[in-house]
Amino acid sequence: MSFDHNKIEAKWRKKWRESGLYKVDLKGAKKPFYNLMMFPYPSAEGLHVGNMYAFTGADFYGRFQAMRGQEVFEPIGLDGFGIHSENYAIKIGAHPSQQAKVSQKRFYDQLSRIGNRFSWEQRLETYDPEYYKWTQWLFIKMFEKGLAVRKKSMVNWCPSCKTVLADEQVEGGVCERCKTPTVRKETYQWFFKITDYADRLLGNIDKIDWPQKIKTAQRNWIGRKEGINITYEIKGSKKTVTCFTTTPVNFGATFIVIAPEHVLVKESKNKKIQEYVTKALKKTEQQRQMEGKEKTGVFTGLYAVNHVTKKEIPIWVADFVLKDVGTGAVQGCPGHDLRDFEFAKKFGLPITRVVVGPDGDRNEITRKEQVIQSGTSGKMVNSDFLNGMEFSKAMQKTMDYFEERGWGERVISFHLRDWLISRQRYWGPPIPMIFCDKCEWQPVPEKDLPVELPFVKDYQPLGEGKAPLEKAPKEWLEVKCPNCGGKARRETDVSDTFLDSSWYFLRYPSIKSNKDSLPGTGKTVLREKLPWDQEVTRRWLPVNAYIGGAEHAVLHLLYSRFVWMCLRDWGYLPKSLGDEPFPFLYSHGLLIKDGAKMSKSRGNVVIPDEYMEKFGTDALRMYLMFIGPYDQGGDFQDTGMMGMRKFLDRVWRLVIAIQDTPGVKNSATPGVSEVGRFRHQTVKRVTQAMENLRYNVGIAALMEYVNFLEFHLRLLTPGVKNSSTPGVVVEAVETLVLLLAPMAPFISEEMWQMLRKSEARSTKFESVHQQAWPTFDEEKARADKVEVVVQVNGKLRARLSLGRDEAQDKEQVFKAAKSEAAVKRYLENKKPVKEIFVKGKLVNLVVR
RNA sequence: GCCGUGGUGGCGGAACCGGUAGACGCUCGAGACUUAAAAUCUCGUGGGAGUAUAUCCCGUGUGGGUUCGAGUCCCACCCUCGGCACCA
Repeated sequence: MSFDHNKIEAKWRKKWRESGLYKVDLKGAKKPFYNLMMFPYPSAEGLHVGNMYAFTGADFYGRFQAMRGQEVFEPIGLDGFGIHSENYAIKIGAHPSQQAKVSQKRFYDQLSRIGNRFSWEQRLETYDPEYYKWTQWLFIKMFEKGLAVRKKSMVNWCPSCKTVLADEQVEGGVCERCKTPTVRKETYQWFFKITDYADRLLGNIDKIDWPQKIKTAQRNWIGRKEGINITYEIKGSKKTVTCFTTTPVNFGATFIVIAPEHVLVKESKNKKIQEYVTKALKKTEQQRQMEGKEKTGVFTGLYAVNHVTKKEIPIWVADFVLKDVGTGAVQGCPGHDLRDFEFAKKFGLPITRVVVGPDGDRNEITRKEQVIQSGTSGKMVNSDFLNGMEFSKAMQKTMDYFEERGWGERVISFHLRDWLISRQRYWGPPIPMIFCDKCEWQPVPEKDLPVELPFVKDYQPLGEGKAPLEKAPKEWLEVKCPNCGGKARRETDVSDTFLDSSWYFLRYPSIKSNKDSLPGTGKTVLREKLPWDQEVTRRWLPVNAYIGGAEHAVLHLLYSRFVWMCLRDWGYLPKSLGDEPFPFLYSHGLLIKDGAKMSKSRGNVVIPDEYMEKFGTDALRMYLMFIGPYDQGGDFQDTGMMGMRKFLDRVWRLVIAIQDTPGVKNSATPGVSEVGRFRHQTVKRVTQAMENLRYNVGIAALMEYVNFLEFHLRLLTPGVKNSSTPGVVVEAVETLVLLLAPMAPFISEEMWQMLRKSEARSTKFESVHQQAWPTFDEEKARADKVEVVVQVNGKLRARLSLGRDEAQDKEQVFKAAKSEAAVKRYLENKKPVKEIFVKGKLVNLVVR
């Protein structure tokens, strides 16, 4: 006997929608719980099972919270404005604005079937002008506060995407999206000065409840380092060169290396140097890294003077020194840095030892194995005032020494760089800036927002740093200067996709809260000057639970934190909301297929639709969460899913059975019994599992419970002695349905209504999802009889079944233990040495 | 290289504070029901010795250690996955 999941799902989907079950009172909620999941970027095949995995886990949590009395707001939307969606449109030869409509429909159709308690009233799409109007507003605020700046800088350029990229979007020298090696390019671009917030972004990490993994990734990315900038005078010149360092190895510094982009190099007229620099700059980042093992470089002909050794040291140019790290110049200490060592070896530069490592080697350094690098313990040598000091402790003294003499100053260096916002692409929000020859860059006045993206038929990226919007109609491009009214021109770059998603969670609760329709026009007007309603925001933010993938560890999650801090500092968000948008973040693992990551190229992408059709959405949801711990992901297999469907069938039969069994119905004599105890135990286990998002163990607990109830119900037939009353069984099955409700929302609703109907309690629709989560009593969950384990010398020899109180009594337990035949055997001719007793659990007899 | 995960049967995975390793599920095997199949139900399923549901030995990546007792704690190492990376 089975159930017709398609029929049941359709029925309840309709009923829930009609009754407004998942509507939330955004303005009046007393116990608001903002349950947020990272929104997807829609593409080709629509929703794949990986998306569903993420959403299902988040929904288990949301539904659980709802049954615990929280008013849960679980919104959904689409992040479809950006390179990803544009590239897909190019691939299939469509226009992104058209493709967006197609993808949107497909995605929302699928999303409405996965059983999540979405608040459909508040959905948003980042390409909706109503939304990106405010993305542009955010840009303008950044500009007004001096955090959006246009500056000439060496940036990453993707030759395939034909746009510049933020550092976070380049992974190992290749473009995050298309995997093309990126090159360095010096151009004018818009940046957000996220570095101004580096200290806070780093410091707050200690205060948030996030996975260790993500916190570490952010810490590393921000990369705070304390060190000193040492300024060297250049011999025979008024110029200087400043090197950043974090290690106390100045006595071993025998040369200086500057990056190819360094100012000193630009000024050089030397042909050989210029040749080298030109070649170095043309390399892709990947080439530069790959060739890194083989050092290259050119001597500049210049010398600096080492402050402490007083020796003249040569200045070289080499591409292993990066312009953006520290000052773009380093003091080379070949004895204690592997890169410097390789460089010195290749070009015959002197090597001095200033640290003796744990191996005690004091000889001249000639092999790379002898190079003692920072992080290793060691003692300073050949270093005058530092001699004998521990390597790791000598830096403070070195910095004091240099600062006292005016040779350098302490600095804090960050790995984090400013967020490059502009993209030379089409599908994104136009950057709302206007350039006037007289007044320079002026923001578009707020009343003129949004700057709508004009239709450009031939929207493909142009390359050469030119944006497709250069081809926009003249009426769009040429505007009056907002300041002087003179001739001016719009910015043609659009903003980064990650700007769209950096604030979307602020918008959700306020959709439909702060706008009214203009009668007859269908257009909306905003009542407020902000993208959100302050009252609603105060009620719903920060986000209570944010659930998503770990791939956004240093992208979206860092940008969002930054934007939140800015908005709060400027007073657009109430101070009382705290310094962080996501105090609790949970990152789920990756769902794989046949041991490999799902990807189009492998052809192993699983589309959930057919599984929902065949086994039911409930079975798929539960199977996904049963595969393994939610934070670790798992391998998707068809056989396991069949097992889950069978489990639901068994639950179904159980509900049918208690209605058919005589004497079970309408009896309500609750009492302590084996069934009652098991019920309390199960509620406890499932509750704890749900609280900690340990869904796989929660489901396992339910399975055990069902096994037990089936067994028990079989005993509950006339003439067979049993330990419980029928009423207890009814209660036990009702509890089962309640515990199952967040996991399998459709079938649980169907079963709940069956149980209610049979009891004729109410004619009004009361969803199972509105019921209170069952509670448990620690005392009632405890068993009467406990098993006490008997060990001899730590090895298990016997098990005793004792009464609860009896097992607490040391004397009684030992008496029982020693009379066990299996134990006696080991005590003969042996001398007892020690007796260990763990109350109610275990004894250990130590003999010799 | 650095940082962070994780390593448990044929497989996915359980195991609270150091106290019964392998819950739950899949797979597989045997049986019941059936004309038959499917479905369902029952039993078994870490390895080894053993006629045995007797009993014993070995078992949580490897090698040491702490402890009456270690999957769990400590030290060293190996491997997987993820992040960062010529970061000065």
